[in-house]
Amino acid sequence: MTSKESPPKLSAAVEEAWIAFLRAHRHNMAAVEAEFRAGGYPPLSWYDVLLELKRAQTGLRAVDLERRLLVAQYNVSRLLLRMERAGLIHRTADPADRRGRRLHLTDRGRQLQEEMWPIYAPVIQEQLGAALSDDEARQLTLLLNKLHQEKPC
Amino acid sequence: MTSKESPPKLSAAVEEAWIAFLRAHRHNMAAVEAEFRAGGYPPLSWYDVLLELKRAQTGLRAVDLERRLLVAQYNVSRLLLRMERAGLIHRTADPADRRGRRLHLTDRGRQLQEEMWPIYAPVIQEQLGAALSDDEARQLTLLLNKLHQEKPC
DNA sequence: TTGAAGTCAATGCAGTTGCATGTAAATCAT
DNA sequence: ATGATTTACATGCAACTGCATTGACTTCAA
Repeated sequence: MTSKESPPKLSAAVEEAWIAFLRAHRHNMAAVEAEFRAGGYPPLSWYDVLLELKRAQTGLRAVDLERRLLVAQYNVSRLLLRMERAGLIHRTADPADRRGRRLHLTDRGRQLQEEMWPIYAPVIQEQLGAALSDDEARQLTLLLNKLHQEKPC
Repeated sequence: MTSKESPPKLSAAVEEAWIAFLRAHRHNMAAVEAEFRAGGYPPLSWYDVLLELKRAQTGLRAVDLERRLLVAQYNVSRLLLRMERAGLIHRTADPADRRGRRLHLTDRGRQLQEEMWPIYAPVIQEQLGAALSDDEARQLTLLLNKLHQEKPC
């Protein structure tokens, strides 16, 4: 999938953007995870699942989460196991495809999502909203979304 | 450090930028790590250390890495342990501060960095360089760098 | 149909990260 | 100079991730 990797040949602008990107991400994630931990809440990965399940009324499958969250299959599998053990989700047999199971939020899961959002949102605001105008945020979205568009062959 | 987290109140633009940011990062990191693994090389975190040590001729301390790489102290500590075991770095007593040790690249460490860059650079180019013009890359850098500036109190 | 190929999910094992805490040395306040 | 605080680093333990493989089921082709 990757080209032949011989001459590095990166423009300084690209390299700097890459560095800025990595640093910004680490900084932001540290802030988010710290807030969740400080409040005694589980990590962001759990929240992501809770939110996806909440949004999709229809019972999602693990493979749907995998694609939406860009998380590896085995990590989804085990994350769901832990969340089921914690009473946040439950899984029901899928009549249409007996390989997989449908995922559902429990009341406790739904409640947790609702508790975590008021922790999460202010961090987003602090980290991103406070630093950028809405216009800049839109610019950022546009630039970032260019990064994973399908390229023409 | 965080405000009082009561009303979420995020603009749609900010929320979308946040999502785009997280997705772009997962996408990019998956590509980078996949390339390193495919070549039989260690993960990006190892490369980061190798590069920092190469750039800083003077023996860095673990705490310097912690700050430059935004990695937690205990992770730096254990990453260095693993890299030392792998023969990539060595640590010498610091005459000026006997709590810590100075870090140095071994020949093997330096060689590994030089081998990994030709894997890494093309991924950066693919993920970021191919999608953005230099001008856009500079815009992105500016926007991202706003995210972790010290804010005026 | 039916057997090959593909898809959905789980798991053993090793590597890595997070949390809490510990130890030693430096620094600071008095 | 000396006890309290801070700084640098390490580590036990639990949680999480990555890799490779497996099992179960579905789909596709002939």
